[in-house]
Amino acid sequence: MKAASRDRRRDEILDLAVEVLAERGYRDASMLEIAKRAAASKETLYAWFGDKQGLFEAVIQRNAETVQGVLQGQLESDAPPEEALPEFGRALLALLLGNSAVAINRAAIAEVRAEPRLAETLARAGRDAILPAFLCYLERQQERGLLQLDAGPEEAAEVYLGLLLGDRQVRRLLDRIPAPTKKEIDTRAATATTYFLQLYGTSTGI
Amino acid sequence: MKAASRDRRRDEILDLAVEVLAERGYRDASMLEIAKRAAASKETLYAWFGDKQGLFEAVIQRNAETVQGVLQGQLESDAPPEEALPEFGRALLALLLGNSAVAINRAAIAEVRAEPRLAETLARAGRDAILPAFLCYLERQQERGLLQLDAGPEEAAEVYLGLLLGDRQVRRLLDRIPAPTKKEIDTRAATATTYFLQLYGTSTGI
DNA sequence: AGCTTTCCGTACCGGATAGTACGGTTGTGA
DNA sequence: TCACAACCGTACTATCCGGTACGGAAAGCT
Repeated sequence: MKAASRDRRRDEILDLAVEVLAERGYRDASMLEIAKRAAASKETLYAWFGDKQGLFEAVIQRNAETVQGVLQGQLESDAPPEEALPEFGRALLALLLGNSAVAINRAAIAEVRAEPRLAETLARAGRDAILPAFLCYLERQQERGLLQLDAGPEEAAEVYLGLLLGDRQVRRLLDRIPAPTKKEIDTRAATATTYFLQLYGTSTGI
Repeated sequence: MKAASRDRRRDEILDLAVEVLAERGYRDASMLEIAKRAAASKETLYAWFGDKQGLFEAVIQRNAETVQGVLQGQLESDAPPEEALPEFGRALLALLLGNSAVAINRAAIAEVRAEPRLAETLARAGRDAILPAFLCYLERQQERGLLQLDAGPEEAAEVYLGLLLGDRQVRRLLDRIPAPTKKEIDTRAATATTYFLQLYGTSTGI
C-alpha cells in the first residue's frame, strides 16, 4: 500500500513542478512555490530529489517515459507508410508542441550552460530513445519495397522531421505560436507524409 | 568624431555582452561582468541601455541587422532557384547555427516568461523581417515558370526551412551538436535544395 | 587654459532563493 | 495502545545580483 501511495504522491509533485515550470520558467520556478502548491515541505522535496536539478531531471525522465510509451507502439506496427507516418507524425507533433514538452525544452535550453545535465537527460531519454525505432521502421518498409531510402534511413528520418516540424518547434519555444489544435496537427502530419512519400515513396506505395 | 567613437564603443560593449551571454547564459550574464570585461562601469551600461533587458535587446537588434544585410541581398537576385537557394541556405545555416545566434536564441527562449520582449524583438527583427523577402523571391520564380508553388509560397518556404534545418536548430540549442563546418553547411544546403526542387521544381528548371 | 560633460571604479541597498535545521504532527506497524 | 518514522510548516543562513549613488579622473568643447 505504501509504495503505491508514495508513487502517486511523487507523480503529483512532478505534475505541480511542470505546472510551475510552465508558468514561471526554470529559474523562477522556486522550490518553495512547488512545495506550497503540493502542500509539501521544501525538506521533503530535497529529501526525495536531492536538489532542484534532480527534481527537474525526474520531471524530464517521467515525461520521456510516457512519450516513449506512446511513440514506441506506433513504430512497431507494420502498417504501410501512408498509414503509419501520419499517425506517428500526429503523436509526435502533439507531444513536441504540447505545453509540458515545451516547458521542459525551454528549461533545458535555458540552463544548458549552468546545468547541462538537464539537456543531456532530455536528449538521451527523448530523441536518442525514439530515433532508433523510427530508423528500424523505415528500414523495414524499405525491405518491403514501400520506401526507397537511397541516402540512408538517417537522412530520411531527418527529412521527415523537418517536413513535419518546419521551424514550428523553435517558434513555439519562442512563444510565437500557440499549441496546435487537433485539426492543425492532422493536416500537418498529412502534408508532411505526402511530401515525404513524393521524395522516398516507390511506385508500389503510390 | 565623437559619434563614430561612441558607436565603436557601443559595438565593443555589445560584442562583449554576447561573449558573456554565450559563456554563461542570460541569467548568469551579470551586468558587472560585462562592465568589467568592457572596462566600463555598470552605471554607463545602465545609462546607455536602460536595464539588462535593454542591453540584450540592443544585442538582438544589432545581430538581426547584420543578418538582414547578408540575407536580403541574396533574395533580391534573380538567379534561378538551383543557384540562389543553396546560397541562401548556406547563409541561413551559418547564421542560425552560429554561436551568436544560438546564444541569443537560448536567452530569448529562457526568458520567454519573465521577459517576453526579448523573444518578440528576436522574432520581429529576425524571421518576420526575412520571410517576406523569401516569399517574394519564390513568387518571382513561380512567375518565371521555374517553380510551381501549388500550395502557396508560405508552405513552400516552410518546407524549405524544414528541409534545411531538420531538427538541427533545436539540437544545437540543446548543445547536442557543435556549430557546423563550412563543408557540412555546403552539403546540407545542396541536399535541401535538391529535395525542394523535387517537390516544387518544374521540368524547365530541371 | 578653463569649463563642462561623460565615464570609471567602488560602495551600497533591497530583494529573492537555494539549501539546511528544527519542532510539532500525522500516520503506520507491532 | 505505543513507538517510530516520515512529513509539514516555518524559520534561518548565506549568497548573489539588479539597480542606484557618489567621488574623482579623463576627455572634449570653447
